[in-house]
Amino acid sequence: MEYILSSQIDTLRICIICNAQPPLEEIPHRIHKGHTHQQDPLGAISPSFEKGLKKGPWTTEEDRKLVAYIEEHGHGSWRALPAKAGLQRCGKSCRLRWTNYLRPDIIRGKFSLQEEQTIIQLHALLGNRWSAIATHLPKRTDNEIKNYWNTHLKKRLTKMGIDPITHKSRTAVNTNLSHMTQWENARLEAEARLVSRPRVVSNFYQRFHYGSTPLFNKSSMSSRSVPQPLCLDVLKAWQGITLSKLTDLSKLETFNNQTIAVETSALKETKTENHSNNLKISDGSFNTLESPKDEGIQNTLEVNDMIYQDNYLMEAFTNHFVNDVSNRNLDGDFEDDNNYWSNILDKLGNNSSFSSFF
DNA sequence: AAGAACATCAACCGCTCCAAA
DNA sequence: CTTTGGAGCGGTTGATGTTCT
Repeated sequence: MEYILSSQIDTLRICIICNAQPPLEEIPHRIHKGHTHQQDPLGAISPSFEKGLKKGPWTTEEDRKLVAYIEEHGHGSWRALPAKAGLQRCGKSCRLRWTNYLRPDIIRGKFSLQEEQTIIQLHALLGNRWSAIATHLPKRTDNEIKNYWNTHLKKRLTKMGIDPITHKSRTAVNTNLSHMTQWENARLEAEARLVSRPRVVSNFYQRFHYGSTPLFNKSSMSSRSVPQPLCLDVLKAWQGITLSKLTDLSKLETFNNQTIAVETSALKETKTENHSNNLKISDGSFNTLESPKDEGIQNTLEVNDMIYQDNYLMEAFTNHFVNDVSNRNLDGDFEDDNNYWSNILDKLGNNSSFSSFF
């Protein structure tokens, strides 16, 4: 049984909403392949819930009730929802079921390489702040990202000899400081310098460290209905730099004792046709896997080498960024300079210490 | 063939945050 | 200012499928 696709989930949703009977094979009691039980094995009442509320997997009927109620009334108070919707569940369970599973604006199934790269980069930047990471993958839930990290990405990185916490190669000897220590030190240093300017400190800290913020990048606001936190701008800025710099390099390049493989377009075409060397394309746009077993091979080769080289450079970028910001005269800069980010990029591109990375 | 070990992911738990009273 | 309760977050659990021995 294959993974159930989002289209099948949509089918289920439609069936639920229309009170129609979905095809049995499409009832995703568990989205994961092979799970077939239709009855709730944990139907027993939990002793922790004095009111006799149910725990465990949701039934199709419960899903139908929840979706129907929210479609008609909105969720309102989650605590009050179960009684109104006729569910023997706590509000928390309803909220979780809706946000992680039934909500119409989420996609399920395999993560793309682009999504994986984004998760890894954001994790390097934000740590285990899954909800913050999820805001940059709008069709994925924090729970799904967290699970995917714990079950796939973390193990893969460990296999590659990269510490999934620090995002640093375990063999790296150029420093005793972990990635996060360096990052935190840089941030604290920046904050210390700014401590005499409470307003700016507050803005900087909220916008760059926490990612959720009362202030947003105005240039992004002009083109989107939903304002984006600035940490995403950092990521985008970084991706913009790396994409422009790494598109057509043809040989192995070294950086701080780490070696990366960068493929030419011609080489990519060759490898597309010939899988015998087990190397896959690094552009993240497609998947040439022929069997699940190939995935591990793919996932431990150049794709992630590239991602991690990317991350390593991003670390330098973020550290540089913090120092840059902390050295600026910040009064009004964040709020008034619409070209702030493009200026940063221009500046970094011309900065000798940073341009040497390329 | 059997069962132990591992992988996956939905769901739960406990905690924190924050707004309202 | 303090208390309270709702919402959300991150860590963890446990049921089930898959792979290994």
